[in-house]
Amino acid sequence: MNYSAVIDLVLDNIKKFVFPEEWLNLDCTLSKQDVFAMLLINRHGEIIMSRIADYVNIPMSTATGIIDRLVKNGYCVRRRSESDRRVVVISLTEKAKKIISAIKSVGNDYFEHIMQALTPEEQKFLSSIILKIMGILNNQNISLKNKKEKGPGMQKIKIE
Amino acid sequence: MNYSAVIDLVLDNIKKFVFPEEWLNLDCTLSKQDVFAMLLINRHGEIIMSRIADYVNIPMSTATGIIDRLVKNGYCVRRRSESDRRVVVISLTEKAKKIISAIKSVGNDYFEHIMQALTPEEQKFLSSIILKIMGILNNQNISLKNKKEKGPGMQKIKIE
DNA sequence: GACCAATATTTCGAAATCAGTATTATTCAT
DNA sequence: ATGAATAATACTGATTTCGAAATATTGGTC
Repeated sequence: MNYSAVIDLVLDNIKKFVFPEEWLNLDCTLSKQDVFAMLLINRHGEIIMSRIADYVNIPMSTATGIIDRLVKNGYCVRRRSESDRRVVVISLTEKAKKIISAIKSVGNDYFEHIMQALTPEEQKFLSSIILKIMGILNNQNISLKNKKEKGPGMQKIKIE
Repeated sequence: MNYSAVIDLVLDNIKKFVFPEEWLNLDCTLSKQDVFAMLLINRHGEIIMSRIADYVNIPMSTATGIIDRLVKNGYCVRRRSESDRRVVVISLTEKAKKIISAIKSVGNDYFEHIMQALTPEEQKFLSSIILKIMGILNNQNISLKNKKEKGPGMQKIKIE
């Protein structure tokens, strides 16, 4: 299997991939961005604005907008850090945690559905392959290109 | 490996996943949506508006906007189908084909980079696992949820 | 053929989203 | 104290998105 074949497969089946996410958003007024941000917050328990912007690779101002919306709709709360009062710490409300939990549950159903169809041997390989790929992406800093690494929390400000 | 672990892995490494796409867009004025639409058109050679909207799961009016942009920038052309003059057929220009080719080339580099790190056995398993998963997503119409399927998906439209 | 429902797409606002710049508040080093 | 650096928000104009209405075409029916 070559790369082209993979791309074609993905393109042909894109709807199947996207569907779960689509379905989840029907109930509530959450966009994909919102859901992703909530997953990120959930993953870290608490997280600061800069880190959100950094993870998702968006400007701080956009991150502010996303969190604004989530706060307005009661999905998360802002809190000033006590050690550094410039820092704003974001955390999820119970309401959001319930939704995340539901989302993960549906995702888990899909996951199980797929895993069950694989043989134990395939399951074992898949696990190790995924871990290996993650490792590659993490450690070997893609030698193909030099990514313009902007430091964590760096904000583009013209200095004259 | 359970679902939660996979989600966490993805969240922790999301930037690595997104990065290649980011890099590709630096050269030109193409958004992700644009690139995806072009890949879709490229995959089908020619494709009609409805199908684009359907694949990406966006309203037709949005699809119109995307194609407007692509046409304006010389990446694709509109053409009325002669068999059904309501239908608009989209195809790529040479300029777009060159870009798609470049994008695929970079993607292929990444792909090779990862594949090389896998053992032949792992490579073999990965291929079959991917195919199997695609098959599952395709055939077994997710029994988990009743997707509010508008219309039985495919609609036969003769093009010319 | 005339009429009408269905289909494919575009047009048209209104709302959202975004990225860049400026601003505010705070910290840190000297 | 002072100023540079940092974290976040406010503001702004430009772009994107999307639902509803409009346009054009087809196919069926009388």
